[in-house]
Amino acid sequence: MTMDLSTCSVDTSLSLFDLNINPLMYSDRLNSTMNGTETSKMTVSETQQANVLAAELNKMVEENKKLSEMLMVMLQNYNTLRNHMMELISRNKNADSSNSSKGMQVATPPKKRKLENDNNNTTTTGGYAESSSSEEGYSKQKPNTSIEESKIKISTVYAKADPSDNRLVVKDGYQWRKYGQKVTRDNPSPRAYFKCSFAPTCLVKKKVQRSVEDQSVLVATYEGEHNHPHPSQTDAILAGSNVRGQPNIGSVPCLTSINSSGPTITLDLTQPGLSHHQDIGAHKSNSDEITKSPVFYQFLIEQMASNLSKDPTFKSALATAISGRYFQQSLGNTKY
DNA sequence: CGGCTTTGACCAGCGC
DNA sequence: GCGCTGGTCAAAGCCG
Repeated sequence: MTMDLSTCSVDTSLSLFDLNINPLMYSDRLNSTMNGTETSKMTVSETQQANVLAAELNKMVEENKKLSEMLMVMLQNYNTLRNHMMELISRNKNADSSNSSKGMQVATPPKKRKLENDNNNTTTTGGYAESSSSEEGYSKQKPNTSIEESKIKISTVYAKADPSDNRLVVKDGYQWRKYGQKVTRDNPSPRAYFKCSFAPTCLVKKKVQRSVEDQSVLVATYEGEHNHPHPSQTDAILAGSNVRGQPNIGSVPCLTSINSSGPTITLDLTQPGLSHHQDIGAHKSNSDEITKSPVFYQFLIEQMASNLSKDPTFKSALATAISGRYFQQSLGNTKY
């Protein structure tokens, strides 16, 4: 929780230098074209073409500006959510400390065998939350467990669900097979038990139960670590790309859309996958570390590339730029 | 027909 | 040892 996304130097600006295009080259050519220094060599159609190029260049600059603005808005939203999350965490900590200091155990019955959903490292992300209990947290539950067992990763995910929807389903992109359901003592709503069915060797389990406080919130507890890539990644690999439907790289939930004002990248913090940090990396327990991870950067880059590649204006601009580059080279060759 | 869900039965851990 | 509880198994049913 030490790193702010806003401090991340993710430069999303599409520099023409990055495209190996020298803007001066264009401006020089355009200026000389306008000044008529090359008019003797250029036909009317070439002048029109230059105008089109200039217009497209301006369009690209505008879209670049829009993208930067959208990113800024996204960062602002993220900061707002993060502040809200920190507030909730501090509230929880205060509540826990006050309860423990007073010796209150109203919500936790003394007979409880296992300390489930130990909300120690709980984080919330705008109506969506996760927690991750560390290895020692799990070893507390089973003091005599082996070292191997004590390394089982436990993470808890809170997902907003439709109260009218009785299914205990938390969509995280993985394939789960339900193998049991049980009504527990401390919660009137049943708890569903799931096993990862994507890979037979994957021993990851998931427990889903409605929150006692808020029935509209599903609490999913993940045990273990997937030993296979995310199904969507596999799909993308099999398909050769990630272009079908809404691209979902890894499990980082991201809805992408291209509207009239340009491509929009929307980090959907309400989707389960983001909090399921097992997917994102080495079990980071908060979104700060997620954003710190190289996977996140890779995801951002791939999303941008994906959106840009879908944008016809970008394609045409890129094609124009490349052809312009060749044109420039061919001019240089003819000069020497 | 294969995969998934449902659900009652069974097992193991824990406290008394 | 007994009862309580959480977790798992497996047969039956459902569904595309």
